[in-house]
Amino acid sequence: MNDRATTTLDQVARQAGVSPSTVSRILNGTAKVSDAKRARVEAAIAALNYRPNVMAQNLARGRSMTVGVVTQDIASPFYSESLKGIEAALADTGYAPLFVSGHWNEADEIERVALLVDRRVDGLIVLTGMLPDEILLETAERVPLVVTGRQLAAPRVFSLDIDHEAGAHTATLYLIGLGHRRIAHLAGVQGHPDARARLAGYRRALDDAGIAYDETLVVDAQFNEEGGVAAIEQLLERRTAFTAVFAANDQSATGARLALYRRGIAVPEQVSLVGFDDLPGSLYCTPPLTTVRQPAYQIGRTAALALLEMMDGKPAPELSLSVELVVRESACAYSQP
Amino acid sequence: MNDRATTTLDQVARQAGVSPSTVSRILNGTAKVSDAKRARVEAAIAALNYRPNVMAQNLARGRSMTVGVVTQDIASPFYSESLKGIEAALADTGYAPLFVSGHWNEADEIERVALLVDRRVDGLIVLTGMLPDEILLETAERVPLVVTGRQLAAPRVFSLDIDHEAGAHTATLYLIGLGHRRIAHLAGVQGHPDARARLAGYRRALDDAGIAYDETLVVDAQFNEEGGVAAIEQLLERRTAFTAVFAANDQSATGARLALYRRGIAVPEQVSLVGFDDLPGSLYCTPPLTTVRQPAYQIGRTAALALLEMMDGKPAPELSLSVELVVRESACAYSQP
DNA sequence: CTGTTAGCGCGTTCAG
DNA sequence: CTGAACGCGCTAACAG
Repeated sequence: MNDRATTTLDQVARQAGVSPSTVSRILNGTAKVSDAKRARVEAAIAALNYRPNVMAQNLARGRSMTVGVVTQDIASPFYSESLKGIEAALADTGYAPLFVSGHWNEADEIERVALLVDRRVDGLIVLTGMLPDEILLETAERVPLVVTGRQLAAPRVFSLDIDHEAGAHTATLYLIGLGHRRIAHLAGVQGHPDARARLAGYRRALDDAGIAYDETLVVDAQFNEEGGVAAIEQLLERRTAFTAVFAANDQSATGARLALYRRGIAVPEQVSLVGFDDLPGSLYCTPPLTTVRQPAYQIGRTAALALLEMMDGKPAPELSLSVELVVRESACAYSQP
Repeated sequence: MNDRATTTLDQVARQAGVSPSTVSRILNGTAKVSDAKRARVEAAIAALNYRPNVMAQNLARGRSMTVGVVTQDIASPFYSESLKGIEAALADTGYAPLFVSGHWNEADEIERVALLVDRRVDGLIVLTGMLPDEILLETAERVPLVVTGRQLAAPRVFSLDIDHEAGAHTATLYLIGLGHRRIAHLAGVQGHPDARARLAGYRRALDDAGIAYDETLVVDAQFNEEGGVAAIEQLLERRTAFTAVFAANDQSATGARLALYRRGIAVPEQVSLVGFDDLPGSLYCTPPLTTVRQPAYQIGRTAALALLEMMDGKPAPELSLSVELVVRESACAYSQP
């Protein structure tokens, strides 16, 4: 069946003339072993090129040494950064991440979570997504859980969210400070919690500045480049004047930038543009995009670190990450035409 | 220790009043079972909300139902697409991918591969990377292997490469056809096989057109945005005239585009730009980037499909993927200044 | 310090 | 068609 030579712990024990438990002990440092036997065992291990079977260890220990991570799209420029942070935090801990994608689809996510639970992951990280809180709470009964992008208060849960409203408020206020009064907003997907929060921040900034909210300046947009293109086209068709655009995320900002380019509208000379997220690529847009930085890598790293604590039986730690405006070149002072 | 209720197969058997093997049988469809017992077992499964312990199944079956995937950077826009293809091909096959990053570092990769082998992955996919062929061949003795970005002829190995030389040749010829004669080349990383092949394609195109190779037009560049910026600056310092740039990958092309923007050099009016890869974002550059499309998603998908075949005991399939030039807006006909 | 004895939870003969 | 017995490879008491 399996033609690949695979040495077992028993074989090592036999070769070294000791019992299997002794081998196990020196492998895990579980107990003191005489130097003589230790040497013999180590020699045997080397000679046989023995490597423990992790699956068997897992079964015996009742732990899989894996943590499940449900992201929405493994190729998303934003979430990938978080995955990277998770990967880094888990490196050399013995835990391996199991990444699965939920595709912003509740049914998919439920299935993936089940898959991970069946594989007996020792912990779970859910990056945003569409799962209802109840399912998450239910899942937390079976395994330590970390969720991002939402607040969830429960015993074995650590939730990690940033203040999208404040970020949007800052961005909009920045544009206002630059002299803009007609600020369009690409509002993301209807009903998405992040979108809702960012819109709220936008509105509050307008309020603060005594600028009336004009709904013809606000348009929904998918959270991707295509959505940005479509949104700008829609805005242009409406023939509402605007001198700045605040996009609910960098990908739609990038799409917006292209749509403006296509119409021969210069950024930032004619229209200022601000995004949200600060994707790695946003620094290399032309012009480099001014945006609200969301620490995606840190989010992932922090999530993983918190999960490690929880898997260790410790309580979920406290902390908060903040967003900040990164001023680059896609927005400038409004100048009378 | 473990406070989470976990039902076992034995409990289901007891509850249904049958033997564990019967439960196992109906779980795996291994043999015919009387409808009466089947119904009882299914009821018990539902009542107890039983889910098989995958770790235990794996140990018993001798298969982990996982495939290892070593990528270089989990957040790389190029490789992420391949991961996505792998994920899609593996969906609903029962196999779960285990993604690890090698960071373009031989030592890291060796360690990661060992980690995957220890976890008893049933198959392995290595996306490019720095591993010497010997190590790969050695690994292939233990597990079915698929490698991309290189040619490796061996029994249990499937290698999948695209013709970088041809792609670069096509791109360069395209620029020549547009009337360009002074075509700079951002040559990627010294010694990288892809970089070498792409440079060769560039040179062959020049030869074909009877244009002398001018080494002052060629400059090394990291395969990222920063590398593109640096390369353009270096080129500009050399004060060699050029009317077009062929970058060895899209990320460096994007960096180049920004560097040109900074110097007030218009793309494509003053300098034409062509990249390589066709990253998802390249469609949304301003201007949209003309580039050589490398089917990253397909590569991943094909790799996974081939691996599935091999894990099934079938021989490695044959096939080849091709590159194609995607003409967009970053390059145009050369016009006398 | 060390060997022996039991499992971990399930798949798979092997007899019935 | 079904159950009993054994084994996957390793860890974890339990005696010595």
